[in-house]
Order: sequence, then C-alpha cells, then structure tokens
Amino acid sequence: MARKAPLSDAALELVARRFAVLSEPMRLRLIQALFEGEMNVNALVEATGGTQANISRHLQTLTQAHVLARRKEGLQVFYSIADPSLYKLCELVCGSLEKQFARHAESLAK
Amino acid sequence: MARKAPLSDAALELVARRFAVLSEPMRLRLIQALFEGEMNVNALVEATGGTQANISRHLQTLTQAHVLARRKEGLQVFYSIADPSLYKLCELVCGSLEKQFARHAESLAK
DNA sequence: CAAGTATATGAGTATATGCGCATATAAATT
DNA sequence: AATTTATATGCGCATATACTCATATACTTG
Repeated sequence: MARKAPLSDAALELVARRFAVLSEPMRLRLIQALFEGEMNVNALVEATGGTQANISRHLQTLTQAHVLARRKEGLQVFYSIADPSLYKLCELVCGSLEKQFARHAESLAK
Repeated sequence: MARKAPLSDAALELVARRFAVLSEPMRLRLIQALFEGEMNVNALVEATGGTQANISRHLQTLTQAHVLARRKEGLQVFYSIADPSLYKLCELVCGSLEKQFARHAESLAK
C-alpha cells in the first residue's frame, strides 16, 4: 500500500463538514437514541426533550449528510442510522476522551 | 460487556466539542501536515498557505483540545499529533465518505 | 370535504467563530 | 540594551448556525 496522498481542498471540506454535522450535542443525542433502533420524530422529540421544530431541523441536517436514513410511513416519518461507521466513530472519540481524562486525573493526583 | 449507558449531557458536549475542533478545513490541513511528523509554526504556515496569525489561532484551538502537543525550543514552537486516535478517526471518516460517493456514483450511472 | 395529527419550514434573533490587521510577547544575537 | 526573529493575541467584521414561534404541508379519518 502506498502512503496516503494528502487530501484535496474539496475533500478536506467534505471531511470538515462531516465532523461539523456531528458537532452539536442535540444531534449526538438523536444519534444516540437511534443506536437503539429506528424511531419516528415524535419518539425522538420525547427521547431528547427538544422542541419538535428543532428536532426536525436537526434530523434534516443529519439526513442531508447521509448520516441518517428517512422512511415515511403514513403520517409518520421514521429515522435510522444510515452510516455504520458512526458506531466506531463514537467509540473512538469516547475512548480518546476517557484516556484524556485519565491523564488529567493523574496530573491532578500529583 | 454490558450495553453502553447513554452519555450524560456533559459528556455529549465534550464529544460535540471534539468534533467541532475537527470541523474546520484549515485545522484538518494542519493535522494532515503533522501526520508527517512534528513541525514548527513557520513550516506549518508554509505547508498550509495560511496566514501566520490564523495558523497560530488554529494551533491554539487544537492544542487546548489536546489534539496537538506543543513543544517550545528557543524561538520556535513545535507541534505534533497528541491524540493517536486521530489516525483511525480520519481513516474512518474518509472511508465512509468514499463509500457514500461510490453509492452516489452508482445512482448516477443508472 | 372538514378536522385532526405528524412533520417540515419560513422568519427573526442571538451567539459563535473564522479571518485579517495590527501589535504584543518571548527568546536569540549583536 | 537594541535589534531581529518566531509566535501569540486583542479587536473588529462578516458569516454561519442553533433556537423559537408561528404557520405550512402531508396524510388520515370522520
């Protein structure tokens, strides 16, 4: 395997955009709720404690980014995780933050 | 292993913050440059084509988030990757985006 | 077709943040 | 100590985006 070539400006913007989509606590809450399985908007509103309008907007953002999938069934709209890499992604970040805190705790203990 | 408990609000904010730090193209360019190894500010300015002031600010953001490490040597300041999870993180996101494009290409081909 | 229910969206406001310019700080050199 | 070099930072502007309120749209049911 050859060394990875540096990403183009356009590619960097896409990667940055992907991270930006994941950089809001409410969107992470939605994703976390959907880790349990597909849910409709009302259920997500209740699960997260947000307003319907705000949740709807965040769902739009996540769906446009292909992070979530949208399925309409009658009056209701069901959302689900569309990007399987999300699981590992969240694990990675959580693990990294835990290590960071562990180090911080050590330095406090000194 | 027990099922993961949902993250607290505080934890979600930290995770969101981590993603936010990675959501700027210029910061990703810096990280990409540093994947090659430790570099000082001037080298990073040249490598990325940014202004010195702007690069310095981004380096501050990344260092405060413990994504980068800072080492001062005389007049120069050297930065390096402090969080090893960054490699996998970027790989994951790039891979996910590639798959997304592959699907999009298919749908265009139809 | 009228009324009700689930979801989406337009408009306005508040806040955050990236960038450039100028300048400040810190350390080496003369 | 004065000057030069490397890096950091205060400030202001422009833009992005999260949130709320009100209303629109889509679908179902009587």
